[in-house]
Parts: sequence; C-alpha cells; structure tokens
Amino acid sequence: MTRPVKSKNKEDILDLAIPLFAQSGYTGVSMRDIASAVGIKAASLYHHFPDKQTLYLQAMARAFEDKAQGFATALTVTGTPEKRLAGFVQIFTTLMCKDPEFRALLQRELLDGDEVRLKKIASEVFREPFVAMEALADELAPGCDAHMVAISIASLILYHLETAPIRRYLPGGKARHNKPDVISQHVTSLLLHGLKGCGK
Amino acid sequence: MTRPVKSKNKEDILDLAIPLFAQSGYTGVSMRDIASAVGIKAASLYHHFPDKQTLYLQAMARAFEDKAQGFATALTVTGTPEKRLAGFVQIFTTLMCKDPEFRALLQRELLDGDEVRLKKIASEVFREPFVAMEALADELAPGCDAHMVAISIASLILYHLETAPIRRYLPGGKARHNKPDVISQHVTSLLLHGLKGCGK
DNA sequence: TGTAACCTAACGAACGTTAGGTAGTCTTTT
DNA sequence: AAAAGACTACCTAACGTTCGTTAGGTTACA
Repeated sequence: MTRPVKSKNKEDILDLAIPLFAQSGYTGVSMRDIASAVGIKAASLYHHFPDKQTLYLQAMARAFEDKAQGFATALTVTGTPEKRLAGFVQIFTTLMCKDPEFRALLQRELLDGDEVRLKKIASEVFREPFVAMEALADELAPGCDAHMVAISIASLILYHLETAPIRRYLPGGKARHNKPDVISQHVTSLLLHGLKGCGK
Repeated sequence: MTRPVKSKNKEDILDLAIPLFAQSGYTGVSMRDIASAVGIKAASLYHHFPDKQTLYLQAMARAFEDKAQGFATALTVTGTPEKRLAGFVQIFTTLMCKDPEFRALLQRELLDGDEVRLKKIASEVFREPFVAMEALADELAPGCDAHMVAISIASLILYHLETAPIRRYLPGGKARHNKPDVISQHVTSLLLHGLKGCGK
C-alpha cells in the first residue's frame, strides 16, 4: 500500500471536521469519524492535535474567523439610514443563507458553549458588526435601546432560517420563505414600518 | 438493604430526565446519569423503558405536551388587535422566560430532530397558537404574509432569550434585557410601529 | 540520517443493554 | 386466616461495542 500523494495539513483536517461538528455536535462526532472523512486513521490525528478538545476548538476558531470579515462587507453600504439598513439586512441574510454550517455551530455554542468560547466569539466575530448595527439603530430611532434593536435584527434573520425544518409543517409555510430576498425584504419592512408595512 | 419507601413510576423518571436532556442533549446524557438522578441503577430503567431512544422520545413528549395548553391562555386576551398582540406577546414571553428547559429542548430539536418528531411538535404544540398568531397578523396588516409575521413574532421573543449567554459579552448588554416585561414591551412596539416606535 | 506523516495494535474507560436473582406486595387458594 | 403463587420494582454482574488515546513501527522525502 502506497502513501497518499499529498499529505494532509492541519487546515485540511479542520475544514473537513467543521461540517461534521456542525451536523452532529462535539459528542456526536468521533475521532474515527473525522479521520475517515480526512482519509487517514484516527491515531494519525494525534500527530496534528494533542486531543479531540483542541481539534474542536481550532475547528470552531477556523469556522468563525473569516466571518467577521464577511460581515464587514455588509457594513459598506452607504446612503440614507433606511437604505443602509435594507442593504445590511440583505447582505447579512444572504451570507447566513449560504452558510448553514456557521448557523448550526453558532446555535450549538449558544446551547453548550462555555463562557470563554462565547466571550471569544462575541468579541472576535460579532462585536464589530454589532456595534455598527447599534449605531444604525440609534440613527433610525434615536434614544432607542440599541442593544435590543441589534439583537432583534439578528433574531429576525437567523430565526427565519433556523426554523426552516419545522416551518414546513406549520400552516402557510412555503418554499420561498427560505429565500434570502424574501426574508430580507420582510425583515426590512418590518423593522422600518412595523406590521403596518407588511401588508403591501 | 431495604427497598425505597415509594416506587418510581414512568412519570417520575421522565420528569427527572427532561432537565438532563435539556442541558446536555441526547448523547450527552447516559442511562447511568438518568438512573443516578432518579436514585436507581441503570439496569432498572429497562423495567420501565425498552431502550434509551424510547425514554428520550417519551421525555420529549412529556416536556412538550402541556405547552400547547399554556399557549392557549395567551390567546384568551380580548380587545383591539393591538391590545391582543401586546397581551399575547407579554404572556408568551413570560411563559418562555420561565421555561429554559423547554427552550433548550426546542433548540436541540431544531438542530437534531428528525422529520417525525418535528412534525409532531409542529402539529401538537405550535399549530394552534401559530394559527391564532397568523389570524392576528392578518387583522393588523391585511394582505401580509401571515406565516412570516408569525415566525417573526416568535423569533423576536425566543432569540432575545436564547442569545442571553452571548449578549453578556456584546456592547450594551444589561441584566434587564433578560426580563420578560422589557422584552415583551420592546417586541410589541417594534411589531406595531417598527424601529420608529422604539425611540420613546 | 532525520524527520514528518502516516500505519497497526492495543489499552482502559464509558456506553447501551441483557441475564438472572431478590425483596417486598398483591391475589388467589385452601 | 394462613399459605402459595404471581407480579412489580429493583438489584448485581457482566456482555459486546465504541470511544479517546497511546505505543511503537513503517514509509517517503529533505
């Protein structure tokens, strides 16, 4: 039996581990599962990582590290506050739509993440776009509780996506409710005008 | 060694298993963990349940079964559509605030639940209040997409609670943001007037 | 000749589960 | 009323499997 042509490095392994962790969670994925996805044996993983916990933490870090940068592009929109909100919501929704892995990992961290990890995610991934959302909120509704508004914006976008598996079985659920444009348009008008803005 | 004064029945076991599953998920809780919480040995659980899967499913069913009824009380509010929305949001928020176990189980089901379980939860727990929300949405904003509005209402309430562990580390996060009255008031005004209504 | 990247083999622990036994309690029979 | 039998709810002990992990060997390439 010959050795594989190209050796795996840490990054390759992490990139293959991320979707596994996203789908089944930390305890739901074994070292043998990861090894099998990479195409090596479980023992060989210990050449790259001291233990499973470390592998998981590095996979999480990798899954989240590019996101802060992605969010930054959602903040480059210019124009009136209303236009900037619409643009931000649209880009953020499209981004989240395309990355179910990221959403699943975030959800799992909200359920099972320890303080250190949550703190890290908060400061390194979400702080910057969050502050921008708060500033936007304060422009659109001066004197509002910007923190709550920013959470509400994220809520509306993310929960429409996370509830997809159960919305299929709730009255009125249609396939188009999962499309980024439909979601972002609904969220934007709800934010700008409340329910009154949804009727048209 | 004498036998315990009172025997455990199925319901006692399920009630003790529910918080364990809520906190650590299906794979994170062993039969020995559950048995230990009940005060018996793991093997004895098999006198009541054929296997772990069945125990879990019955625990889920029990955790969810009373909820539909609880939601029904949130729908008894009368008055103008605005008043009914405010009342519904307030009662639903308070209900969810008091039951972090239910929220955690719901989140875990959204992540890992299979089709059958999600369908069951949708029809037996959420359908009735969901339809009422849709009807209310159609009154407040005729011609709107009632399904999306109903999801949005639930989003706003539930996500404010679910993000609590990470909001601590995001700018502007305060302890009062976890209080049901603060959340329901924010959500109600956002729904009725959009961001413009949040400034006062 | 070293070193990096793999391998096979195996360890101990934890897991879900089963087999078989025992102490109380309820039901039936004498 | 007492004995016999059946049943319920637990027990101890152990099974086979899977898990994370380690030890030590092998191969390709610098």
